Amino acid sequence: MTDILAELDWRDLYADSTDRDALAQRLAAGPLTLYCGFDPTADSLHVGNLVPLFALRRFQLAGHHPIVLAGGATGMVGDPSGKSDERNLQTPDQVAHNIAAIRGQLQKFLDFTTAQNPACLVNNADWTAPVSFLEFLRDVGKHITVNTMVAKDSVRSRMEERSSGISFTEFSYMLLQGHDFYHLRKTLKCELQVGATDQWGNITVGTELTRKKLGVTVWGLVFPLLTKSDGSKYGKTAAGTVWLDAQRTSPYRFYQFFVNSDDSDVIKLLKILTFLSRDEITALETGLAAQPGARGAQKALAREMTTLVHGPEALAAALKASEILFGGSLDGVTEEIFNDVVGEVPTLDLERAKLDGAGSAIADLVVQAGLAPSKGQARKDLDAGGIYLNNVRAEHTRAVTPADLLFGKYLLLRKGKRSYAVLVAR
RNA sequence: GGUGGAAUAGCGAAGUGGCCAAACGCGAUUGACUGUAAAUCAAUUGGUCUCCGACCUUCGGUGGUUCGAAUCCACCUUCCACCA
Repeated sequence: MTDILAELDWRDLYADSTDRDALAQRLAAGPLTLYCGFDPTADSLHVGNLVPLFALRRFQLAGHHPIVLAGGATGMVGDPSGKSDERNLQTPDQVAHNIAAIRGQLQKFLDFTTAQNPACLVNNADWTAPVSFLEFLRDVGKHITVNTMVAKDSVRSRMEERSSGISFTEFSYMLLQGHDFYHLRKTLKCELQVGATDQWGNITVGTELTRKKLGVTVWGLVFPLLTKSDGSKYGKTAAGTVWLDAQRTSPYRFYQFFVNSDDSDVIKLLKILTFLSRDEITALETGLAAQPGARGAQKALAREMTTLVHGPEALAAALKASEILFGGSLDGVTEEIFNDVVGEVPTLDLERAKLDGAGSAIADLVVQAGLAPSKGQARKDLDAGGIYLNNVRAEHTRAVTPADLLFGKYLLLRKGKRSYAVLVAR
């Protein structure tokens, strides 16, 4: 069995844990069961969820039993950690729908079918919902003092924020999460909870509660919160969150998100998010230092991630789409691949009749496609050599005829390096 | 309430009767270079056209003076400063 703690250490995935020495001994003694919770706030996971998910996978590969806990109950309350405002409550239907959607995604990362140590998915609503409020106060609330609860950073920061405050509902969140840990220890012999550092407070409530109620030791282990080198939150782009669901974030954009990683972030991301070996990553790091322009590390990261999440075929399509959208030739492109491109850029209709006869002036089409605000501007861009038709630089005298249509209906227009538009003849 | 001053393009800021579609700076766009980065250099930056030229619409708003107004006059609007 691999030494999972050493593995986490070198991947910079270890931030803190309760009683590390004792945990190391326990891990060395044999497989244990561990869990990590996810709040079903949306019907898809996003890249920010990947760190704990991959950590669970690493534990599974090391022979341990991973449990994914979907926060059917806690998700209805809202975790105050890292949130400056009170959350909106979700309806039970929403939560159930989200959990069902997330289940499918989890199967890509964790093995739920292996005979040895299959992963399992539990929903804390199953054991939380039946408990009455009075029972909860007596069985859980009695063991935790408000003094310790108020001392948690997540709570204190919200209490200092006079304008918004914190509701009793969110204040109670940590008790629910603590109760989960206790419950999982009792029913599934779960001995370790992992999460990002912002979960530290919630996790220690669980270890404390379990010790007091069952008289046994359980551990908590947290990973560093994934941030970009500039300190901003990971997993967001100008266009929004990067989701794992192909409907929400296309494989192409998913791939591009990782290709665009900063040099200063990419090695860290490779360590945390991929299963590449230490040697492979070191090689990529050397390559990055020697030849930053080649962006080998970024591309390796993007390849790994896209393959893992969307599969090899989606990766191939994303690569081809990238090639086209960064000026590559359209030779040999199939309609299927081109359709991927169409999905990525603004698409507008064009009356087919306009191309008949002498054809249409390219400047008109540039305006119609929304790439220039006026015909005068379109002409200037053409004069500057900044307009491309089907990825070939266009002369400003050029007339566009039906012969230029790709697959009989598309025109791919580009202004400059990256502004694309597709016109669909109708 | 009083007295001065200001309002110009995406932003900042020149321009005080014709040579003004309006200097300059920033920003933005395009090109070269590059790594889908940064920096640098160049071009463009109200609109239309038959585009080396012409026309149209713009300098807070409305009217006026003039052959001609961003520029002068009147009124209005908004903002700033100082004084109460």
